[in-house]
Amino acid sequence: MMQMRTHTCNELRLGDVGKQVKLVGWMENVRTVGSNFAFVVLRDFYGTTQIVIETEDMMAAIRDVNKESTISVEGVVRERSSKNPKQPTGEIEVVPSKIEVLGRCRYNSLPFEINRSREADETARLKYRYLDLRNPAVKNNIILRCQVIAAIRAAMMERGFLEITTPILTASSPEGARDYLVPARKHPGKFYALPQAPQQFKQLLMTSGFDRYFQIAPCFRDEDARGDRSPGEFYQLDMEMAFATQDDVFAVLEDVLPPIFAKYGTYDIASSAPFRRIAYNDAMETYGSDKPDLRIDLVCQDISETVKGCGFEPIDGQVVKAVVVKDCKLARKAIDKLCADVEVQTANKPFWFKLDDSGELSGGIAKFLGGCKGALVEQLGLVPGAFVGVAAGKKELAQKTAGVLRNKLGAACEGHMDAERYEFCWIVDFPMYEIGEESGELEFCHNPFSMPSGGLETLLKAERGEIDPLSIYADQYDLVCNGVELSSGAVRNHDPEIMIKAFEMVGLGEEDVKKKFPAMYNAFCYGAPPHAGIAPGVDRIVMLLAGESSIREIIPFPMNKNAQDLMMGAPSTVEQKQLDELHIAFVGELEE
RNA sequence: GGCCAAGUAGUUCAGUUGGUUAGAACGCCAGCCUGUCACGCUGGAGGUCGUGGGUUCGAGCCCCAUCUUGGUCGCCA
Repeated sequence: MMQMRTHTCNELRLGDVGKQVKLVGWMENVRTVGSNFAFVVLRDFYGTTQIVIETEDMMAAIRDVNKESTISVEGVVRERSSKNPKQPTGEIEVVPSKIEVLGRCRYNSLPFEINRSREADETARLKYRYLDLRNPAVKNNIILRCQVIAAIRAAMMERGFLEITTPILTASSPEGARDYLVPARKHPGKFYALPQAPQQFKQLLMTSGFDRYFQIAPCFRDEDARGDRSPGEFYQLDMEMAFATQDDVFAVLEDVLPPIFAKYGTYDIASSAPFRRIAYNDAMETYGSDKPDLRIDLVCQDISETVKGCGFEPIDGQVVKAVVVKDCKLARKAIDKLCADVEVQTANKPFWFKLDDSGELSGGIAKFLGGCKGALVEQLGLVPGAFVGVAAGKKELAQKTAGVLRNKLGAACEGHMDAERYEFCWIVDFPMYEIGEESGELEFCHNPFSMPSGGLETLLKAERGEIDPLSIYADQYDLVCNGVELSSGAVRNHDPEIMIKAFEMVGLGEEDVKKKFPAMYNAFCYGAPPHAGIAPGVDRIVMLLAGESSIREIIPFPMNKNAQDLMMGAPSTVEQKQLDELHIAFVGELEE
């Protein structure tokens, strides 16, 4: 036999009994039973097959071989006398005539046990990621990632989108996240930047006449990590459509995503088109979040007026939001824990009270609310047994705290969260401008590329003082699924005149537009199509589908939260010669 | 950068009010075991309790500092 193997370790079945085969893989486990009798579990990418050792020769062949070494096994397939229905290959075993070590594992003790690597310390997992990935449970997430990306590509191309790659070395962009900079050897003192997103390129493609673009695009941002945000780099399903409206963009994703979620997801059920559309302000008011988890049936209600004058200082006179659970069975201890968790997450202490079985307010802050009991019961529709979580503070803080309360209560109280499904929604009507917290001046709320709703006319009205600039919405939207923000998108501002006017609103002007986005501004002066797009995060999609809560579980080689690749040792020091070529003088002290 | 939590055997963890020789499970090593499949049984090795100070007759435990990790806020147009 010339090939390295004739079958994989998940291939042989009863029908193969009697065949002469050759298998290769990792020696996952050895179970010795008696002095010349043992079972070897051979594992490859596809599965495991049992090798039965019955002779002194074969016993000798594996005697000093550590687990996790790669070996080659030649032998005959035999029906097992004791079968294992839990394994696909559990009805057969291979009786070897020759066992060869291909790659010796030099250590008899690993940093963690392969099959339990998910329980191990993450630092060790990341440093020995090649061992971690041997664990089928870890590896399967990466396989899922490949399948999902392939499905997305297929779906997009089927709908006439072209995948066009855009530069990785490009110009630093003046707004948004911190850039990763790359010194330009041929241009002393100048830098390339890695793209935070292909935003400008895709808009330029539209201006070039490409009608439908997409890309599984690498994006680079030098910002701190989160559980659901990997540091440094991530992938987006970046897309853009010419001569398109918000509805056109929505229609594409409403068509593309649900089948992929239903097919590859942990849950079979995904929202069908059209997804619910919720205005930003309504989302904040009702769900206390711009990324509401619609699987939870609880809502936030405003009781500021109702409790005004109650005399309980932390809430009196504040914006006060209530989350009612009409049949809450949480024990006092669980309630305290939940409130403590909310406080950690929001830096704002939540309160609570109940309407007990006799119809009296009790627990928490009940004693302060006696005076407004009637109004509360009426407004909130309280019935005996109802629990009310209360969040107070300035409007945004109260909303946000109530939103976290809502999420925690939904997860903790039985019957208020139908977890086994994917619930999508669009958040629309984002404010275009806000008053900056530091500056106190009017600023862009999100990105300045978005078209203000109503276009030039709206901006002119605001300029004439007929409307409040804060009431201007942007044609911008977020896609949210199960409380996870999947992406932001917008109808772009393709009209130089409107662009300048939009910048003028915040005290900038034509020169600033030209300076900040020269390519796009110039291009738009040559006739641009109205266009719109969006960019769902691929990593977060895969995370949702895999049911993982850490983004590192679905990235093949993730960095840790400090943006270090522990396996490769990145970032690392470099030779002074390299720095010299890049015209970088080293400042500071060299470690090591 | 702020706040919270954690750091004890190769790994995951326990360790009571500060008190004798710091334990368990898995892994590892040795022996036994011919149908195991999370094999089983017997025995063994393996520890600077993150690091540095302090309090104390005595510190894994208390205090201070520091490092690392995780969560969270800032940040992420």
